[in-house]
Amino acid sequence: MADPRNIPDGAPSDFPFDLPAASPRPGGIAARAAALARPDGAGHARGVYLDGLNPEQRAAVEATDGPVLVLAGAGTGKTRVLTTRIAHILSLGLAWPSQILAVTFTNKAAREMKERIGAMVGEEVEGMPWLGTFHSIGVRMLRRHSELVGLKSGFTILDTDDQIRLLKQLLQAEGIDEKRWPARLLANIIDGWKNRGLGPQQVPAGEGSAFANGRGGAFYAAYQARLKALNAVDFGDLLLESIRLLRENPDVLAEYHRRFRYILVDEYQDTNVAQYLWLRLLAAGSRNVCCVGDDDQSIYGWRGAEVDNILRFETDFPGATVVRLERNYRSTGHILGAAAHLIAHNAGRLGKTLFSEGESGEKVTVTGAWDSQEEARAIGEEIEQLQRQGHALTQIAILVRASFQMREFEERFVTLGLNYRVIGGPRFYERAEIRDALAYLRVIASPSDDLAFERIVNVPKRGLGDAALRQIHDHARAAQIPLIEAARELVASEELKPKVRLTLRDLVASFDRWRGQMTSLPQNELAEIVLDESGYTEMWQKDRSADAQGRLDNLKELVRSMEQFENLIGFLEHISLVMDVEGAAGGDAVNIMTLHSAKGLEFDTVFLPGWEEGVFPNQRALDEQGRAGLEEERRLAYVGLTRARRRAKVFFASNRRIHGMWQSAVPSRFLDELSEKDVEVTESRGGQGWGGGQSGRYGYGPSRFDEAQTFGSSYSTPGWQRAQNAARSNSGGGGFSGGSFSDNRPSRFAASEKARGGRVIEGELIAKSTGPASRFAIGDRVFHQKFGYGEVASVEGNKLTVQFDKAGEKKVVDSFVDAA
DNA sequence: GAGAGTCGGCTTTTT
DNA sequence: GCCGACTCTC
Repeated sequence: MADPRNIPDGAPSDFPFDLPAASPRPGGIAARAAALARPDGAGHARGVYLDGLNPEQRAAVEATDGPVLVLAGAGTGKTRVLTTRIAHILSLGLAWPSQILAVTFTNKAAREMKERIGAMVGEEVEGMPWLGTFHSIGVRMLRRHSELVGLKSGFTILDTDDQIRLLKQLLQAEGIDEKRWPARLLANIIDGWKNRGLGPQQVPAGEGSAFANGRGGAFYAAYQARLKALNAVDFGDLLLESIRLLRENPDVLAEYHRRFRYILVDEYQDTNVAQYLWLRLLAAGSRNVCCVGDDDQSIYGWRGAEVDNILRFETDFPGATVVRLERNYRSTGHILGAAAHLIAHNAGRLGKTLFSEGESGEKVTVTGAWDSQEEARAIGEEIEQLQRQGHALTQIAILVRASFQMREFEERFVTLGLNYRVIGGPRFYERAEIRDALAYLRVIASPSDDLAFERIVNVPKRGLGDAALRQIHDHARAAQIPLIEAARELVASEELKPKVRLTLRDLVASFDRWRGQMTSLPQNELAEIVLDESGYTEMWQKDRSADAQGRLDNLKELVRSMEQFENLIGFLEHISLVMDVEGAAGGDAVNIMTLHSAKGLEFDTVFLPGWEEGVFPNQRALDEQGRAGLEEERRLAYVGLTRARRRAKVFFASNRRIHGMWQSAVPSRFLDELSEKDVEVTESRGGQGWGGGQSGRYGYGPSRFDEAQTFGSSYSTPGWQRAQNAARSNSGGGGFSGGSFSDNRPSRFAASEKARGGRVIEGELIAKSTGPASRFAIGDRVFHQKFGYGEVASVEGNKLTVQFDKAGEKKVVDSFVDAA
């Protein structure tokens, strides 16, 4: 092959793409990369970017021909390999920047990759138009060839919220009971099919009947038809329709084959079937596909990721080079040892053993606490101590399995006055006020966006309720026009009530006016005018609820963030794909986040609370996914441990409040899967030790919690507090101590019988004997205004469980019933 | 159409 | 125990 770059970008006949400025301008990325390769190039020796790579990394970078799988363990320099590989390809002149397809999962990863490549070869990275997320690249393809998949250019991208509202309408139209068959469930099922690359026609018959008595498949088809009618796609379609585009149009596929000389995929273990199919189609061209990933860090199976994709790579791409990166640059020896021992309990992995050349460092600590409050207290104290020793709070993270665990820490840190930052949670663009504001803008930008129109037609309340909306809907359906056009026609007619007619006339006129200003005003000024004139801002100003001010601030932030875009359309396109907003850096603060959102991050000190059966591994994962679920939970534990550079500190509590109920818990089996030589069992600094779990035996299974001790809601009564104080003061007797190592129970974290018995019984007795005594006793006949006559089945404080003659068993507060 | 009251659900999360 | 969705009433 001659110079592979002999098809210059922008050559009109060969590449019918609207190519960005990627031709070899003097300052372009390719020119800079090429300069790197020349001995005299800007002072760089040839291949200077290769310096400092270890032999495996270098092999992964230099294996440019054919399929390559890089198995990159945690902390082994995965991103560095990816970015260096791109720099290498560019500097050898193997491809232009626009001939490299580089895919990531998140916008954040794409951004980081751009920055790092930019730092390596020069600042200009716009030269890599095909570096992005699966979805953004899918959109790019679909926008170019929209007519080939039955869309008009300028189609809208619906997010989950829109998706569910659309499905709700479909279900309602068919008279489906939404209690039994929620739209959300259908959305999940459809997403599942799309994740697997299945269109409505390809859904296996049996599965299609899973929803609403055999109508799942039909609803899927109807939903897709609705999307087409709205000229819209959902996130799943971005891939599914791209696949269809490539499959049904060999000429288009051939063009992409010629274009993409090199394909790189990040986090390959997280790809789903659809992404895999898409990738295979594209990779069939050059066959130069390089996937980087770690099967041990696959934690997104529940949303369609197929670990199998990475496990099967060598079969899928015959002749693949496999490079293992096992040299860890992040964690100390003990942390790696503990993590490696844990993950070795998983079957079905490709098998890597991380090693480090650094020191072994501190052992991983395992600490038991009496309950989740004490767990938070102990962690708070350790953090304060680290802080006193001069450690930065930003280098400390608390990684939880589920977000309900966060609150305990937040409360504790507020009392301590310790700065913290919760990462994750509801994102900026998901907030109601932001979505409302965006809906206004969407209607302005594309009048046929019915979902957006519906969202704000009566927000703020302007008297256009259900009845009015139904009229508009009916007319729109009959005339086959968008809602806002239907509204316009109705206003011109005599159909509406006078008051409704006036309001609707004003609203339609407002939209016309705003649309007229779209070209003359910058989009942020327009947004401000729209929010003002529509009464939306005023609605929140009048609102006296606590978060109203926060919402107004968010709206301001939204308007401010619009400045940096070229126009309204550009802004809307951006936010439909990039639902995150640059996180405010904030000062020195402890990071609190879920294990899932911690993937890819690292901290000096990592606290891992809540290692209890049922919480972690999560009970539902076990119930629903069985062994596969357990293994994914274990990978999650592995991810958690390997986030730590110097200190990993695991905690478990014997009692935890879940859904408002106190439940005693068994220490997680994962604790016993940590290698003993790397672990140190410490006592909680709170001092009261822990009460232990049920049996200390490994009879794990779904029934484990059936006999779990549960306490009533009287936990905060003086009696309960006395019980806790009592527990605190006699920690010597029942507390956890190294002593339980010497008994020959299967688990070294199992409770001593003594500790367990004393605590639990005490708590139970006190909990039952306190609280406001009810006027009623078991067996009493009572009367309730709503439920009628019944018999008291149980009494918990002032709460009664009553077996009503007609209404069945209900829980009621005793002030609502009278003696019969 | 607003406000109060009731009921059910409740892992992880990106695009 | 808390939150959101829905219903009921005025």
